[in-house]
Amino acid sequence: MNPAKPKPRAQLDRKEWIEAATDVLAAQGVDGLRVEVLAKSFGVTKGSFYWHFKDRQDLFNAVLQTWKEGRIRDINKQTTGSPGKEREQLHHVIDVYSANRNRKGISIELAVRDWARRDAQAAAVVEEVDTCRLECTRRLFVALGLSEEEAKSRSLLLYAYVFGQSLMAYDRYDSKVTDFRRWIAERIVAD
Amino acid sequence: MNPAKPKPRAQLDRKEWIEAATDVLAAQGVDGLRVEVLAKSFGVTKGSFYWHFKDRQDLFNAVLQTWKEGRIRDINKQTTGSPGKEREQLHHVIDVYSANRNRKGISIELAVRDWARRDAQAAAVVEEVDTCRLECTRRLFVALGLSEEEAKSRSLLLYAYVFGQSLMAYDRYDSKVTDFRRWIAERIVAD
DNA sequence: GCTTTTCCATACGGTACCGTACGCGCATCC
DNA sequence: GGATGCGCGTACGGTACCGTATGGAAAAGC
Repeated sequence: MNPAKPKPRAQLDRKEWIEAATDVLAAQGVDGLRVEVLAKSFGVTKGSFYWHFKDRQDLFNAVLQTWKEGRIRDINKQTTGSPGKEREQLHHVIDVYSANRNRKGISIELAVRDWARRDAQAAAVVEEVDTCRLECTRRLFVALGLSEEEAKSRSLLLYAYVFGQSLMAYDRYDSKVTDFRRWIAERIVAD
Repeated sequence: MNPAKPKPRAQLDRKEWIEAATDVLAAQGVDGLRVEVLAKSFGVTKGSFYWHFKDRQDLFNAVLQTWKEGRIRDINKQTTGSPGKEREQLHHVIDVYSANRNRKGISIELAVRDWARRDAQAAAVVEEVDTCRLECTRRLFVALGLSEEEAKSRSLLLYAYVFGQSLMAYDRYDSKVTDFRRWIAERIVAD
């Protein structure tokens, strides 16, 4: 009836394939990304897949591009346009990737980075995203009065800590992990 | 002639399979660890593999155990028995996993951690190793006069930074990356 | 010197994929 | 209301694996 509303779920388009593929990537890694399996999860056959994509690599590229654009959009949104709130923004960047929050985003992040260790395309995308993020936080630190050098050093520390923390298993290390994380965030941002 | 010296390389034993498997793990991840491929790299068939191992999972367990024992031995060696040299030892722990040094060790570390995200066995091993390492550095920080809380916080920061740094792509971020790393190490260890 | 054990090759059935060729229903457009 | 293209199913050949069964040569034991 409403021509603006597409049929409930009659057809698949590229976007849905990419979203589902990203979920699988997060859960199983690149090697788990199989077109026949993905198709089965939609209840269709791979005949559909090869209509929307040239081949498996085509899907890979699409997933990488989509991820890249999303990350760059996010980091820009989180770090611009709020003069005077630089410290809060830095803390927010850290919090977003803290364990138990944004589980899915973290999984995707780690899966892409592991992918990048063996694939040049993925490595190039990760490098772009890293460069962009480091530049964003560098600006925030500079706005707080730090030197260029220290701003860059702290940006590196911030992101290395954030990613590293999400691949460690320390839940049983101590019950006061939350306090430790607060202390660490202060050590990175403050002074 | 020398009966103590085993024949040059006539036979394979479990240890050699495990070593080769660890190399493949580092280079390709768990999913790249295929018994037929591994056998071919030795110039033998999988008939040999299934003599030394029950199945693929048996090899996985052996690789994990070997890795665990090696890491625990290393960290203990690096952090004990040198009173007065705690600061040097902490810096050494950071340096060992700094990029461009110990490339292979880093690759194994990352591969095992990615593995641990999807496999309970691997996750348990990583947790053991992490607990041990965090405990070792905690002792060093305490020996330097820090409180229990701060020692634990800094240990977390240290290892999260070390691992996180090795999965970032920032070589083109700035030519003075070495200086940044030095600054960061100081920020983690000193004060 | 004959047996036993060690270590590996060969051969096989089975599964899980990739990519292609082709066919078919259904909507759309003239 | 026939032609056209879209979205998917079916079917096929091919590859890369896993695990097992069995055989065989060469060394070790007695």
